[in-house]
Amino acid sequence: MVRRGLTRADIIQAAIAMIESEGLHRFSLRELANRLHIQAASLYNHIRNMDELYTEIGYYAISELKKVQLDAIAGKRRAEAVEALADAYHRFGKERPEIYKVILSLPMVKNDAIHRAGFDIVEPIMTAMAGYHLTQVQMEHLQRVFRSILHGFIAQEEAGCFRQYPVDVAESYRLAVRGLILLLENSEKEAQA
Amino acid sequence: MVRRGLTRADIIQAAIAMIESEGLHRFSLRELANRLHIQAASLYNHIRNMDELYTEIGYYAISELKKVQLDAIAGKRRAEAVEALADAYHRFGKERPEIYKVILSLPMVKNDAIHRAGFDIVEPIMTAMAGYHLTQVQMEHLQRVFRSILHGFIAQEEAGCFRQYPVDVAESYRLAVRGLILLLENSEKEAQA
DNA sequence: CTCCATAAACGAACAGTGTTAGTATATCAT
DNA sequence: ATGATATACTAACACTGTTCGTTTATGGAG
Repeated sequence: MVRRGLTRADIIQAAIAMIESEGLHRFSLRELANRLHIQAASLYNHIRNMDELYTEIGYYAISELKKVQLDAIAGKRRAEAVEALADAYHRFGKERPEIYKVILSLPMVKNDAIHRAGFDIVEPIMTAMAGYHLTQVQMEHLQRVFRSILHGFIAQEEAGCFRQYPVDVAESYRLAVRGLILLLENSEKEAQA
Repeated sequence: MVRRGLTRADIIQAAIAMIESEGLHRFSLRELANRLHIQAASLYNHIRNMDELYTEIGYYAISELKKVQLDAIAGKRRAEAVEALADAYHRFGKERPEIYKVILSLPMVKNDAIHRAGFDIVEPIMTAMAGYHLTQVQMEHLQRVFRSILHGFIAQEEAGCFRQYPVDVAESYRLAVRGLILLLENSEKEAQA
């Protein structure tokens, strides 16, 4: 019954480490407690329940994703910025698949909590589009299209849904991003008309 | 100990009904067994395990989705076919969200089993694109872009990720589909060059 | 320096999950 | 009528998240 001096942050950090190394589907509070040399029940002194912990991990994941996106588009404009953003997003999804999955399954858990973090997802995209001459409403729509393409592609690639044909997946992605850029340019023309 | 005369098909059908009415996250073998007036263990006389049942439900879901897509594009070509397909896909996702979720989470469960069904997902899309003058390789790439947009949009809408701005979601979707059509036309020009 | 409130640990238990093993029996074909 | 098979059962196991009541180490106040 030794005091371990664990903090809430320690637990969240350990949970993230466990998810990244063992995979999201193998995560459990008991195993997390084991790693911290603690009983599962003791976790509840620091967190309300699993959903709360999950949401906390989601915040971390979103802030990490935001970081790499903002880094990627720094100093870039228009098509170059869009490509850099898409690239960073794709890299994040491939390099940290388990953490990315947390983002995906997050909204189901807590729709309200995610609303705040939602703008962290939107912000890099809005910044990347800033170089185009678009209205605010156009950007609000296009932001959704942007996210749909990036997320949709990565989710299916990660799930192994692109194995019907042997053609290069990276090239498919470039094509998807090109579609996005075409749409941005097209919308720009409409805005000027 | 009365013989109920249940078949494998009965169980799959009951599982689908339960998922559609109660939601995927509330599905459990015990509750399924209750509805069939059977003990949970008895289910194992008909199915190997839960994953197998899940995969079976996935096959059903994919065939249903394929059906509405093929119906939608019948007699249509090019942009009209693409829009009809996107519409049918979107409607399916909204009208049968729980069944659609099964498709989403299916590949994680069994990558091999889904490979066969994968072509059922691809087929309507390839058919819709048939009116464009594209090479086989182009279509194989574009098919991925197609799926990414449709899936990405619906997944995020369903998860409530589009609530940052009040702009009409249906219009965002039309914009996404327009991007797709732009890309198809653009690819067509490149193929002719 | 002592005392006490609080925070952080514990063990035990509960209800739920999927799953397996062994057993009984109703039904169907011989 | 008999025997094999398919279908049901009960009981149990190893997990899951979670709650309860209890203990105890620690930090701050008197």
